[in-house]
Amino acid sequence: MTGAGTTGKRRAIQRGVGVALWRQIADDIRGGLAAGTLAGAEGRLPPEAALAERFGVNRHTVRAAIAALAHEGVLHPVHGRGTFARRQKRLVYPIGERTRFSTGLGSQARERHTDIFAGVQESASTEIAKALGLEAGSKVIRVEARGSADGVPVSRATSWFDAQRFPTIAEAYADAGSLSAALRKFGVEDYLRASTRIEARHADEADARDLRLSPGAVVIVTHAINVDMKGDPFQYSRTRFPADRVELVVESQGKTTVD
Amino acid sequence: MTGAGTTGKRRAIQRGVGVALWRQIADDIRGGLAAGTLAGAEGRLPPEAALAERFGVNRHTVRAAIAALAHEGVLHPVHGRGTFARRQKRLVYPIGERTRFSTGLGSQARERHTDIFAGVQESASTEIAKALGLEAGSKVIRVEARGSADGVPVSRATSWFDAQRFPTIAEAYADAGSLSAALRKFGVEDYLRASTRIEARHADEADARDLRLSPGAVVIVTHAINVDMKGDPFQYSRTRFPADRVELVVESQGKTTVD
DNA sequence: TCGAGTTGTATAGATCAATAGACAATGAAA
DNA sequence: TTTCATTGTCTATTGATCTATACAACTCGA
Repeated sequence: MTGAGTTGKRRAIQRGVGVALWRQIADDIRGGLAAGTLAGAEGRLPPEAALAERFGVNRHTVRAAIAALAHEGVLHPVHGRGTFARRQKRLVYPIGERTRFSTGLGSQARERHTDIFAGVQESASTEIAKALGLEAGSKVIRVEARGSADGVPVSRATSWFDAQRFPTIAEAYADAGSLSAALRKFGVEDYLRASTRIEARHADEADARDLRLSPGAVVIVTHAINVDMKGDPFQYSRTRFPADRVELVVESQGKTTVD
Repeated sequence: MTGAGTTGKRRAIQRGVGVALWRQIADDIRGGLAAGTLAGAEGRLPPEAALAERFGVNRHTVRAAIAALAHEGVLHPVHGRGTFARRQKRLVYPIGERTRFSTGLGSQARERHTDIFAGVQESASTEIAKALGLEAGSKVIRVEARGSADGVPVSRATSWFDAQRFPTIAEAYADAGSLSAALRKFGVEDYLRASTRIEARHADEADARDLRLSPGAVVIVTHAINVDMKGDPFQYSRTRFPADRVELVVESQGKTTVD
């Protein structure tokens, strides 16, 4: 490898595949930032002309890509100086028996918080009823939450709880700011993650809105069931993560993290 | 909504986002087939005119999407009769302490096999050396494998083994057809999955080639470490899954599936 | 102050993506 | 056979995307 030029192994952009070049370049730059292979320590991108040459396109095409990422909040170009990146590496989100939302992200971000949108009561769909071990049509409470790190959304969760057992879970969650604390008010001292189903897909309109993504981005979706210490499921949740800001790590205990 | 029409929750294609409408529609149809929400029991798609109306585009645009999927092998249109789908639902790939490649897919597919490409010896990168607990630059064996179900690729794995401990692992794997059997020849009677890191991204050119994907498709990538019963890591592997053919399920043992 | 390096703006032409409408060709059922 | 539903082909038009070239505006260090 001879210095500048190729810098990496990344994908070459492809013509005539139904994805505009500027979007492919935007996705590639975003990925490069997430992987940490682009942009120096000061977070400065190579100049537009260099990027244009690297990707084999006109400078205007690179500019269109940068404009999209700037609108997304990932880059911010400064007239006469250069284009700068906001965050660099992906957050690591651990998954295991002891998975907690609030912990785990630990010290990876400077600032981190969770917005909870008031829960609403609704009738359980068959899928949710089955996951929670309830009769189809039982009343459940749906709680919407969004996690952010350094002001950027990194997760968007929708959770369902049995309305009989946890009638005011949404308020308790919002007050306490943490699910574990809210659950203690209902006598759940501890709990385990029983199963997590993971899929990935393109961001749809809702994802683009909730996670501030541009369409074409990739989201990871997890479907999780938490059980109390008696083994009864009490929470079913679907969480969407932006794939270029977050990665998941599954730790089997007994080996690595013994806790 | 009366019967046919909307069928699902997905939809809403977006204009002016740098992704051609025909590609969004192609991705949506593929996803719909994977989720099983499109196409009736005989695997027949709604007619082009109906799809055009549903997506709010011209029939030619739908035709472009179908042409792409036909080229990909997902659909096959028949003059005068209709357009037919090949496979329907996603495979479920379990992940946990007892994760094995060969098992788990079980009876989900009619036919299933693994191609193993002869392993090559190479020097460990720092990442691989660290994962295997070796000195950087140690000799390791790289084994490439591809899993298929019903003739369609569903996984593409690259694994590394310590060359000292497993000098002929590639041949043993290829002969036995199963990793567990190959490992027994080297005295590894049993092993556990210690950790699995999961990320998702767009398919690159290599993915498109290896997994027969069209660009714009989504792949899930796992980075896994297997340890023997003494807790020593002996295998590091990266596996790529096409996200519309496979989903992952993490089962914490002790709760749901006990073995 | 000057010049090199950078991002911002403008204009024009070429190619791709999407629409519109019309009709041909095939398969299946009345 | 006739009719209908379906996929296949053709032509023309509009707008989005990409290229090419030029120059303006801004920052920073010599």
